[in-house]
Amino acid sequence: MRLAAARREKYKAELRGGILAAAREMFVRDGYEGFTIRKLAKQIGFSPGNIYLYFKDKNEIFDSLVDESFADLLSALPQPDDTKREDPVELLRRSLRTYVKFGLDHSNHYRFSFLLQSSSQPRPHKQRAAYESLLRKVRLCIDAKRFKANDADFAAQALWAAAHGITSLFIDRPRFPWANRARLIDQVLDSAIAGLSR
Amino acid sequence: MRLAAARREKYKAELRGGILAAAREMFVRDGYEGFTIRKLAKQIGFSPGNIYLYFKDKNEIFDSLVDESFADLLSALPQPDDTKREDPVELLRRSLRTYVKFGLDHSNHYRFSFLLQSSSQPRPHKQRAAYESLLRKVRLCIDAKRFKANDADFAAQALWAAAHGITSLFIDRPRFPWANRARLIDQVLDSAIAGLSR
Amino acid sequence: MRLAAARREKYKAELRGGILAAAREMFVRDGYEGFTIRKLAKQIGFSPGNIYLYFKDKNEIFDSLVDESFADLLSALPQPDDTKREDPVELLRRSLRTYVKFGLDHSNHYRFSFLLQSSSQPRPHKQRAAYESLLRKVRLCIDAKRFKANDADFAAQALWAAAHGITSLFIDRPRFPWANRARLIDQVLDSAIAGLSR
Amino acid sequence: MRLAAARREKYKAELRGGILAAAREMFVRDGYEGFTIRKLAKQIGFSPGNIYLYFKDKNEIFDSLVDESFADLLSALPQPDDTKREDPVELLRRSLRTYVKFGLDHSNHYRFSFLLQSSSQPRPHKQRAAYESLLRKVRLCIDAKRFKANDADFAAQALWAAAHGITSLFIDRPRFPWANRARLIDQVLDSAIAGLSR
DNA sequence: AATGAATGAGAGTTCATTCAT
DNA sequence: GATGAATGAACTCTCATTCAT
Repeated sequence: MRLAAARREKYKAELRGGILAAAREMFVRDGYEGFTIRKLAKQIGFSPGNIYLYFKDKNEIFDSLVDESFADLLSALPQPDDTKREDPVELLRRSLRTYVKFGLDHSNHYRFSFLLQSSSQPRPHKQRAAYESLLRKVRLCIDAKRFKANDADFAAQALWAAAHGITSLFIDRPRFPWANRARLIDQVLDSAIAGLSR
Repeated sequence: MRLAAARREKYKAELRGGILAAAREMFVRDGYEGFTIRKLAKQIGFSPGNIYLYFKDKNEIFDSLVDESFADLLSALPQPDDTKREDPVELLRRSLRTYVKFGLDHSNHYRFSFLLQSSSQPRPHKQRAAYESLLRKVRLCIDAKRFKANDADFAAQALWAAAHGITSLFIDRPRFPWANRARLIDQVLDSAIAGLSR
Repeated sequence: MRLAAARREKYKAELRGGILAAAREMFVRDGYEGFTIRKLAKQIGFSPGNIYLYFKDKNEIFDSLVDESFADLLSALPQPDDTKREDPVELLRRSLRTYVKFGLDHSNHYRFSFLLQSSSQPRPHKQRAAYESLLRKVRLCIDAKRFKANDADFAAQALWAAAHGITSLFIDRPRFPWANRARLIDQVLDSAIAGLSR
Repeated sequence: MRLAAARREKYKAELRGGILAAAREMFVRDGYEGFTIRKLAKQIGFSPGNIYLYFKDKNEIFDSLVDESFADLLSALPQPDDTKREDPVELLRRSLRTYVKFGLDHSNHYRFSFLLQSSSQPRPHKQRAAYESLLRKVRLCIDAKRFKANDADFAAQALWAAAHGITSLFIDRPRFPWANRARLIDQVLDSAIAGLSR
């Protein structure tokens, strides 16, 4: 009995995951409003009503995806604990590159985290965690006297702008004839860091 | 007859402009899907069917707004002709500031130009004109040996990333506790330029 | 132009009336929840959406019917002005008979007025007008020293109970083997009046 | 085996009773259409499908409740056997008061017996038993020459109308500013009886 | 005996679009 | 040129009911 229940739990969790995976594709392809429960159900071979056994409503699906994306982004970012021996500016550079790479490798995640707009309330508290992670690393640079300014928020926001700029352009305009992307990323991030350094 | 026809043409063009102005507000306020022809018609005191005398369908309205926005952006940007005496790097800096300022002052235009996603195909040829304008100014810097690299596209794209990053963050996250915005803009743009300069 | 507009107005009002008539049947047959916009539309040969050009939503249809029914009931009741020469007790008796007869002759109206329950808020202010009409006539009897009690509300409520009892039983149980209905009505109303008289 | 079977029967009957009790609450609170098998199952901690082991469908639940309510009403009414020494008119008065009191004290039962409308066919044979009980007591009055008329049905129906009128008004309009309810009941019932008496 | 996943039908409602007037 | 009635398709969501487990 226990076993059967556990197996069922697992099966259900897998289905939930499958639904979310399909939903992610469709949200990105069609936008928040263009996504419909019916298309989702058809896509995964369910009846529309069945979706509601797994999610309360359309918004809960969207929110689950946003949460998932932020969790993945956060866990991809280098943790400050790693840093003990590392030069703080290099840690920062590595973090920003990771951020951009994550965005490009998981563009759907990045869209959910920063680009897609739901009609429901935005969820700024999620973005804050990613921002805080950046902020901590900036503080290390300031503490090590490697940055000109003292204002960690100012510096973090300047860096975020650079990282977000290059990431979102690459994601939103995949057909634009970009120059070498890897070099561009380095150019943008390095310039932003250099502009803050002593 | 000719005269009457001309007057009618003019009247029609005015009406078209009025429809577009109202539509712009609504698209930005409600998003692409939240915008409805009925609400638009009500707003301007027309009957729903009447809209179709001026626009083929909802998408044509959207596309017209995108075109209009790009035209406005382009005409706001400093023309290369202005530049004869100006230091090319300063002209570039001024252009990028203008770009960002235009985005913030006319965030609806910027949204239509670079942020909103319609369900129709994107219209990359419009963006290209804005990019070309930037490219021309970058070439002036390269020709004047003020930039390290020779690759104008590479440099222009790095600068665009910086300018787009700060502009889009400000527009999309108006409630984020930004540090001093004017200084942030300068920091981001100046770093991007410095990173390219000899 | 004026003429065409007026004709259209009239046509629209007629359609509204037709919709209401069909809706009344269906509400009575199926109850509030059993009534559906779609069935209504099918019944009158419209598309479902078209109903919404005439009524905001299902509730507005229901409320319109309730209002209509109360208006009809009120206008059927004898007005106190009629009374100048009439014996007040006879006026009262005549009013109560009219009330019952109206209920039986227009049982759908009576259902909407007093029996059907909508899921929305009830509309007691409508019933109050009918009650007030009864109250005025009771006061005439009291003023003329024809009733034992002074409490007009008490007397009116006792009379209402009798009239409502016989009306609602006849309407709700049409197949019950009632004795002679006309005599029953008189028996019930006369007893209620006699029970209050000196 | 027999024993186990009997115990199981008993268990099943208890569960049935528990389901009905919860269902009664919900039918009265939410109306016939507002009642859903899912809410019922949740309320009693069962799975929706499980309900169908005890009841064929939603309608059978409703019908069972109606039956139950009529049985309770009937057993609350004074039995003719009680009467031997009592004045028949007083027995009748007592019965009618009991009827009204039962309705007010168990308004859910009364609703099921006489007010709620299911989408299924009504069940007139149940009402008949309550009516027969009244009829028997009326006959006693007629036999004792206490009533003017000979027609027991006629008299019983007039009395039922009065009793039903006051009961249903009190139940359906609990917020109406009724005069003293106990006195109103007596007034209505006494008048109805007096109107039949010699 | 009991579960709960699944379905198919249907609810109210809104929309872009068409077309007779 | 302009209207507004009308449509048909789509939407989210809920329900009674079934059935494999």
